Amino acid sequence: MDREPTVFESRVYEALCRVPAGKVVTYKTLGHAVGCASGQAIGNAMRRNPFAPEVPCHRVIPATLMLGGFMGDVIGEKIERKRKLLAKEGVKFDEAGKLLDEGCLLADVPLD
DNA sequence: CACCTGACATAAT
DNA sequence: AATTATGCCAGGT
Repeated sequence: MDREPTVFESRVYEALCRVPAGKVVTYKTLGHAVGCASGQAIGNAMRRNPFAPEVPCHRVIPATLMLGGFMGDVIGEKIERKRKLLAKEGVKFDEAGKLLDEGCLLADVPLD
C-alpha cells in the first residue's frame, strides 16, 4: 500500500536523519525529539513506508535495546539484515538481539 | 466520527 | 524475573 509520508512521519524522519551513523536512538528518544510521548506512534511512522536505508530507520531500537523491528517485521531475515547493517556501522548486537555497546545509544537527538 | 491496530513504554501483579 | 494491564499517539478502516 503506497502512500506518501504524512506530516508527522516526515517530522520523525527528519529527526531520525540527525542520528549519525554508528549511533542508535530509542523510539522514546526520537519521540521526544519530535514532541511525541508515544513510541508507538514513532514505530508506526517507521513501519509505514520509508523503511529501507534511505531513512536510517534501522538506527531506531526499543528502550529494551533489542533489535526491535525492521521493514515491517519484528523477526525474520529483515531483522538479520538490520543487525548486519548496524554492525557495519559499528553498532554490535549479541545473538539475543541485545545492544552490546550502550555507548552507541544517543541520549538525545542532536539538532542540525 | 468511533473503533481498531501497532517496529513502544511503564507500572502493577 | 516474567507476564499482564494501562497509557500514548497517529494512521487506517
